[in-house]
Amino acid sequence: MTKAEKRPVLTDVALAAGVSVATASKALNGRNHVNKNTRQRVLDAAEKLKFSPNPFAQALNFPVTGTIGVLTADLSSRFVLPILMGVEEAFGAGSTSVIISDARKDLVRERFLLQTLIAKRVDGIIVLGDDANARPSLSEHVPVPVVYAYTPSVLATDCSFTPDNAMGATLAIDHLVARGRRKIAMINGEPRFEAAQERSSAAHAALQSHGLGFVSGEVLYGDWSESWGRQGVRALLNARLDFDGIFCGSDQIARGVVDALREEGRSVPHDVGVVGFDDWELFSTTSRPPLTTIDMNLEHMGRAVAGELAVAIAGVTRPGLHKLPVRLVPRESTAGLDGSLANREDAAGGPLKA
Amino acid sequence: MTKAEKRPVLTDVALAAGVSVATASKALNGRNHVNKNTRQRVLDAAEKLKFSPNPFAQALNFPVTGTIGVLTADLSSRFVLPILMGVEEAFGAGSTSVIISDARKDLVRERFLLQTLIAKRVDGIIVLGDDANARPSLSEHVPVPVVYAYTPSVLATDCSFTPDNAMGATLAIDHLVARGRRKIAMINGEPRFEAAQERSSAAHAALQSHGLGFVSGEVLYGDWSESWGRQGVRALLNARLDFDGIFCGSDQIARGVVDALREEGRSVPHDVGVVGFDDWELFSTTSRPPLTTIDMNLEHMGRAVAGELAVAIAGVTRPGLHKLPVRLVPRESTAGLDGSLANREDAAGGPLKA
DNA sequence: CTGAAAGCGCTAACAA
DNA sequence: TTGTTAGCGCTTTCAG
Repeated sequence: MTKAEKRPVLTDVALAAGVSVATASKALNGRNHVNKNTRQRVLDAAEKLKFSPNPFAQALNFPVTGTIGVLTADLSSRFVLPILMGVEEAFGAGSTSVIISDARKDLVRERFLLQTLIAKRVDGIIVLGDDANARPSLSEHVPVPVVYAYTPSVLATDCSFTPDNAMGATLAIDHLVARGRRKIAMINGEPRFEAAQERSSAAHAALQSHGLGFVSGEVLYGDWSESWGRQGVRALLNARLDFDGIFCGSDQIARGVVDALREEGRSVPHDVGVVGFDDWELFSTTSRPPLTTIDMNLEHMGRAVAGELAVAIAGVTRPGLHKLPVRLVPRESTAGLDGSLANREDAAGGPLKA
Repeated sequence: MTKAEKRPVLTDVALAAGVSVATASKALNGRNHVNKNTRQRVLDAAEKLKFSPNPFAQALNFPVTGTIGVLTADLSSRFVLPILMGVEEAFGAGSTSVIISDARKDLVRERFLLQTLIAKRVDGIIVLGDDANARPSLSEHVPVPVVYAYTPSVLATDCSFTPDNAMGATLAIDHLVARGRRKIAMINGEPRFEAAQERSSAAHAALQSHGLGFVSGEVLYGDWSESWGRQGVRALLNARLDFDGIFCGSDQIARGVVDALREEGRSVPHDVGVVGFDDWELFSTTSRPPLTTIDMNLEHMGRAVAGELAVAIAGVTRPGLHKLPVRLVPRESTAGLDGSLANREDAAGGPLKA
């Protein structure tokens, strides 16, 4: 690494262009009242010197600093990362810096990091959770706009974004029914998660709208694991239930489900159609067969949240819980008996991914 | 969110404490030559006003800015995230901000983001890759220290950190041999990855040191997928090879391997001991049985890299390729025939994780 | 259209 | 031990 020879400052540019710093500043910032030629001379000089303005000096003159903070509950979470990527994409390439701080599920640490972000004068904060259960608001303690992503704030006056779980469940059930399945069960994750509850109720409602109910009478709850997916299938089998479709609370569960079905000699999709949730490609595309599933569009959510924060920083707040649409990604686990994949209408506007 | 009422500045604190700004500054920064009582008065005032210094004003007076940039090749990579977490842990809680920019595997974008980071006056940059293949150096174009993580720079004069793949392979083979396996095969990933090559050669060397060789004569290469793991097992079986141990290039491959072995009626670990690589818990702990594997300690690498960058910023550069030790995590896939897990010596100092 | 001068919030000489 | 003063690099009145 080359030792930092002092960087050119505005004075150097002005000197090189033969104007005052004031004029140089105006020229560089596209202010009016600068002669076209003068401006060009300044621009050339800046170019030649590879001048770039010191953002700290600029920040000193403006109310906004050009940095935003992302406070994550758990950076390692499968849901956090895609959202972070969307945020980064929306901000990172521009003039806004994204500072990350990871609370590692520690509320004390979260408070501390929040204070640190504030001390660093971020213009706004994105609070990024890893489950759908509403969380305490932080906004009281914060002098800048806050937007909550994935995990909403309990306060309706805060601005939160979550995926539309109900829509996902409805899409899943409608898809199974459209594929001719009538005897449908649901193997869900942990009931203490609101996401699980929302998916259950919406699935139930969707079934009813088709004049159907769960073959098992009620939703099976377990944890979010493959292992539970396998157990769930065995439970259905042991109960001697006749079923031809299973909607799973997550792709991990779904993978366990298709593995168990295969091991028990049931063909997917021939005997049983399976729909997952999350479109976690690690599972959805490597499963045998690949999984039809619900894509929550998390990266898009990241961009939406970033946009909303930008708007909020500009002074326009749009409080409330914003549920973002999800889409169904059809794959082989619900293919028609002729092996055809689901048709376009099912895809809810999205292209096939795998 | 509460509208930002103007924040207190040093002048306010000074005023409240009845001293000059200079004294207030000294008191707050723990400089000498300040009366104990005076200092306390200032501290109290600052506390009461909830004063926190404007970091931009501070940065203007110092050569360092208190921000570092992390330039990732691909934020969504399984290897990048743990390292990033280590970096964040090392820096985030302190006074240094971590700005992330994700190049998304695009070299043009990488160059652009690099310029952006420089324009933002970061004190140093961590270049975070997602494979072990040496990459072009960026350091030429950068006026601040750069440390490369996971993916090393081609330049020996740069400072790079990678996991010690050879050590991992050696641990794996030694472990299999210690567990009584003598007929060992290796199912590796894509040969174009240096990580794959290093693991192969070290495994070969380790076998030789025990007077052994690969039962298959040579290493089997494929991609890094479960599906290839299954194929690899079938290839060994079709070749009617007698084997009792398999070292896999990744946990994903290993998972495919144990699945295929089970489906073919071979017991793991009874008939065949299997060792993976990566300790990607998503696979290593949910596999049936759970996988003995090599943990690359990526989060620790993140901390090490962060520390090294801090040192470099302070002016001490330690160029070269630093290979960080890895460790073996024993689980059931290589358990003794009595079901016992591997003993402590095998664990290379680390506790069991799952 | 251009430039001199003031000031953003803070730190550091230098006096007092 | 304290306060005065002069910047750090930039933007912005306000004269010229």
